[in-house]
Amino acid sequence: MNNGYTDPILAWYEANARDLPWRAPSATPWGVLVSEIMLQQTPVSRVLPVWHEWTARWPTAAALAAEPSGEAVRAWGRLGYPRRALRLHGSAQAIVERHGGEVPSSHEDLLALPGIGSYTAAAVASFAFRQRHAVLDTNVRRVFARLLSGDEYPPKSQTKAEVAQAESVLPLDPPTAARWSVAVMELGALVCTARTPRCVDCPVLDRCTWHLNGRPAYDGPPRRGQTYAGTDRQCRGRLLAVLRQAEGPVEKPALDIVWSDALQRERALDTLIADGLVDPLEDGRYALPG
DNA sequence: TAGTCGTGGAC
DNA sequence: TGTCCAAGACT
Repeated sequence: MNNGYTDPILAWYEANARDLPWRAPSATPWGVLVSEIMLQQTPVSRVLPVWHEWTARWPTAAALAAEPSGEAVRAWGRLGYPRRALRLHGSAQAIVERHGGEVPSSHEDLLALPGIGSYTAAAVASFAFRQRHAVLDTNVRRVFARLLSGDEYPPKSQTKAEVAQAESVLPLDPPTAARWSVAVMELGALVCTARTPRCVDCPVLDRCTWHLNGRPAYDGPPRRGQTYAGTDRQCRGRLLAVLRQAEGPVEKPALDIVWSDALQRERALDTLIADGLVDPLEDGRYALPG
């Protein structure tokens, strides 16, 4: 059980964990699920205010499921990747229809919900239900790459070896495994960061393979940087922002003015409609989905 | 499987 | 100032 990493990281977590509301004893499985979806590719600081709004307005899955999906998209605000709002609304409906309104506790049932992949299913089962699962997010993968493999960064896509590695150091006792998982995530978020790790604050520095090897620089293929200006994604964001801010349906010119390239604009609008994020009304106006 | 999908803060 | 990055999922 004790591999030399477990105790120092758990002790570090007890002393240094952030006081986040979805970690409070009063947090419900639904609150945990909402937080996990919002936190996908999105920093904690931006999630906090939206999470408070959501859980106050929709304290249960049933409360959200009773609303039009467009309300979820509107309340998503500027968190980004708004399809997550649609999928969270879909998850709420599925939880009501298939699970009597209670967030399911099994990894399999969680995985079957829209917008929930292997990471989020493991995270909810672990953090909300104190089960034992290997929780592999970007933080955990980076910590293990450095600590165990001696690499500055993990592979671009998750490998079976990484899963086996994570399971090999996962404490056997389920509640301890759950604390361990969140502790490693927190270590990656606060100390073992991507850009400039704060190794002086690391509780397992003397056991870190990467550090012991002299912190060799990453030598793999270049990790692609994402350009954004001028992309369809930016265009979609502009169009959807118009609809979020409007009180009701909008006329086409209100959308046209936020993006000059007509061809790209029409293409982006089509994809928003195809995604179910925008509803083209029969009178020619556009609205958030009902 | 590699591309797509938002947004904004940090350095 | 531009690049990098943030608790991924889906196709």
